[in-house]
Amino acid sequence: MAGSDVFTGTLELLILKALTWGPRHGYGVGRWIRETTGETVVIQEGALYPALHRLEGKGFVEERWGESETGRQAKYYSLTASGRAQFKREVLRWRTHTEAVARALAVG
Amino acid sequence: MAGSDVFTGTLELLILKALTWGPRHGYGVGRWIRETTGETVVIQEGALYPALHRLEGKGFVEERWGESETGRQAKYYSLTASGRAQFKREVLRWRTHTEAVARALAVG
DNA sequence: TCGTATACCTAAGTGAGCAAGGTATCGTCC
DNA sequence: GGACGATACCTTGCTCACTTAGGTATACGA
Repeated sequence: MAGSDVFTGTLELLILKALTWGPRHGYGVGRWIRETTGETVVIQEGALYPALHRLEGKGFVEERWGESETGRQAKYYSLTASGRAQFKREVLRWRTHTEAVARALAVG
Repeated sequence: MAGSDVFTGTLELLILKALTWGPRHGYGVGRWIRETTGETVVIQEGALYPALHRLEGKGFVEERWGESETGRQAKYYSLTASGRAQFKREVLRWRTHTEAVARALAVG
């Protein structure tokens, strides 16, 4: 199934969230998501990198080469102003949707 | 975007839920979802009917022709035992996932 | 030097949902 | 009588996020 790990559409939300507290490189974003969700959400690299490039294409993130904690070259992503706005929209959309589903599940 | 209305994978959960309190015809399932989510989740028919057929193919629902409230022929779907078990699994999966995302969003 | 973790990437395939059509019946309103 | 909206079912073609399954390269510890 498309979206067995992630409900499709959640990934970009999580990436944007991961970047709200400063730049991170792609690998770090993946690790952050895995760790903060307690291994519940594990992003495959084949989903992660295309998603980052998508977000960059839409102007929501910017990339810059830098040096990682381990002394390696890594591509750091940071939120743009437009990305911050998008993040807020996505959070709202997520909340609205999950609350609606929760209401439906609570019926009866 | 695929899943602008629904986060992919939520639809089957909602359909199964709609059937937990007795048989319903397809059109009624769509209406039930729209109404109980307060118009937030609106299922396109091009998503609804294929999803019902999918669920039937997996043995989670059974269909039977009957007469609707308006006196028309309609195809009634009801949960099978396997469908009830699947519903429980889907609810668990949904809760686990949404709680994990909520945790991530709450960071910081 | 061999494995593991880090760090990046892509191509091909899957499959759910979207867009946009179609058929038919029934009741209502003009 | 005829038009229209709601009910009730369906399909085909498209898009695109995610999966699967590869690939490259560096750093470090055993």
